[in-house]
Amino acid sequence: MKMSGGVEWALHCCVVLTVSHTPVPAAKLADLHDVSSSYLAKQLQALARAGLVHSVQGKSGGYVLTRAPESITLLDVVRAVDGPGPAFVCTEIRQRGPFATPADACTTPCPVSRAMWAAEAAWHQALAAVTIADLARDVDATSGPEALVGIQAWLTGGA
Amino acid sequence: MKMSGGVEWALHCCVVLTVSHTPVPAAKLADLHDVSSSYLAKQLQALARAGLVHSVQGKSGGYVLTRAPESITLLDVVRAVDGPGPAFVCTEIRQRGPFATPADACTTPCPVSRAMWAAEAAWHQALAAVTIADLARDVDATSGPEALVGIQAWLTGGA
DNA sequence: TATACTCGGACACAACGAGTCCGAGTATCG
DNA sequence: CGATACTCGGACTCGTTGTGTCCGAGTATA
Repeated sequence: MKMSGGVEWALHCCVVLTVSHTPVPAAKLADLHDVSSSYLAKQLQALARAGLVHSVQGKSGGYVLTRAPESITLLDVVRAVDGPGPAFVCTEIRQRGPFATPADACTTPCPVSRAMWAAEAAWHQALAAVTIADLARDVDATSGPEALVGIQAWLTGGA
Repeated sequence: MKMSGGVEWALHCCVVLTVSHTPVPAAKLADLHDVSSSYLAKQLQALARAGLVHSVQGKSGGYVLTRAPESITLLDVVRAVDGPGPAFVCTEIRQRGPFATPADACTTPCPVSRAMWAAEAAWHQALAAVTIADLARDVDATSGPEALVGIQAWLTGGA
């Protein structure tokens, strides 16, 4: 049970993008977090594919959030970067072996998959309850408001 | 985000083990589910390491549940087979780059990891709320009580 | 005491994630 | 209007983790 490490990068990038209404290139985000720009590009591409950020090309291009930070949940980012598929996959083990239950009797998922999916639903619900705006607010509260405005100045200004 | 496929096997095995108070060899469990006995052995070893099942060697050996099914939660099985580590790992990205927050200011986890851990806690809580006994009860309700007693007879009797 | 059956850990193989690279496309500047 | 420089996008390679298998150590049985 291991989540893609790129999720952390993507979340931090989304928080940073809240302070800039102009496109921010991937290289700048990579420098800001001191991570590989080539690999970070992959995560940003995933966000773009999911429609969370909009990518503009050209000389002053980069990435911008498509929606308001209040309407982007952590679940959106996680599913975009880490894949939308469920963590637990039921292989219908009950339909195999000498005591296999006939296929026509399997109208409902088996009890184990029901329980696992319920737990996963709780996880999803907790993720969907938090938005990028909430995270930005928390950063302001813990690191002080000067942190994000400093980043904003560094993003818009030169290197 | 992908969970080890062996978790499903382990859960089904635990449910089956509730009907037998005598050791059941791994080969029999593998035949019952029509899966590789060699690989299933690995999952059962993980359960044994975690103290959920007790392994007895010798001619009439096998695996038995160590505790009552009511006191074995799904979380126990998942953590035993899939690993106890958290799915989201915080690499302290905030301490890197030009705007790195000083290490002595990082007494509390960063907002992103807090949110991710909260979601993971919800997932754990949902898993801990369900026990193996609950699953066995559900199987009785859906597949009828004759299913488990038939399996019990097959387990205790010859092949 | 010999035996047959069990678990346990050590050993290959495959798939996914991590990380890197170069080409296509566009806004800028001369 | 054209050349340029900067951007994203996808294709490629490598390492790690999970998947699957095998044989040896140990014990209750006959």
